[in-house]
Amino acid sequence: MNGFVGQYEHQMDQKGRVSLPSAFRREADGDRFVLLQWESRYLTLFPEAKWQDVQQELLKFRRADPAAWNQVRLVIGQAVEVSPDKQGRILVPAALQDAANLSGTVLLIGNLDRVELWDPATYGELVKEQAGDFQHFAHKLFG
Amino acid sequence: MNGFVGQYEHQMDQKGRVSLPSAFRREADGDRFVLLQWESRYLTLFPEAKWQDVQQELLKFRRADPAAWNQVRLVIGQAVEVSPDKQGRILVPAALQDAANLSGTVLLIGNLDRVELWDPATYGELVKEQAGDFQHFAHKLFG
DNA sequence: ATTATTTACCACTTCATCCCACTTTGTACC
DNA sequence: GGTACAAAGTGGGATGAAGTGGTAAATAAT
Repeated sequence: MNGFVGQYEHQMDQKGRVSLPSAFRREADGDRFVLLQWESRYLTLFPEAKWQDVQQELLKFRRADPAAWNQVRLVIGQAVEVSPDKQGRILVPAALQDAANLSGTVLLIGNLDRVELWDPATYGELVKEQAGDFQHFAHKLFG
Repeated sequence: MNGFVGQYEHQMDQKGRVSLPSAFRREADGDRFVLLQWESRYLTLFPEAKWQDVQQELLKFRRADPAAWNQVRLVIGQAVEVSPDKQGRILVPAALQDAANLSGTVLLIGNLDRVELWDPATYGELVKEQAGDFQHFAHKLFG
């Protein structure tokens, strides 16, 4: 497991189908994923194995705090289990398309243990915001 | 077991039958469920395996505290065991329909280890109440 | 015995999933 | 360097499953 790395721009068709890059399909051991939105600007695609961990965290969170129930409901209610079809595409429900402002070209970004789906324009703005101050940590991380 | 995720709006007919979404039927290993109300605004549908755990908790609770007996009686007395029919529908008893204010359109929400049945309007109000402060926890949960 | 209630079965419609075909790009081999 | 082959991505069409409504049969109650 080298993790998901790299980014790809693929077309989403009218049905909401997006090709999962073949590199990502090879990286995942299974063909079952969970797609959801937990931050407002993009969607996250978890491979099954990682999802198990997240699920445990959610259950723990829910047990610890009654107020957490509604938050879990809202996120999980918008989640879907997806599997690539024979052509390697996953189906993004209309509700999630709207939520992350996806249409036409979609940016698929590998992020180690998960894949993220971004609107290219939204991601472009993010990159500009986040210039600099990474060099600070870089030597610790890569050195 | 990826858990129950996603939400669906289905019609309940005059007999009180509601289609269990096929995704939920696939997720549950068996076709036996327990339906009950333990919070006032919605019904909870436990798959058999999870119900076993809940049952153990109830027994423990009852043993620990004589006053608990009545509370257990009230909840369990309204509970029913249900199985989807050939078309995948479960039957919601009239008493539970009234208790959760269900009629016509029913919102079925996956909540990891269980499924919840909500009146769409009731759920809508709930959602509006829950603004923000989830981001706080989100990174712990999904990170 | 008759009626009412519930459970199981049957039929229909719609929409989503699956399948097939095409295009394009990258690669390998000549 | 050119050509051919294979893999990856894109688009549309058909079939089957999922959801919904109704009818018949069986069980229970009066």
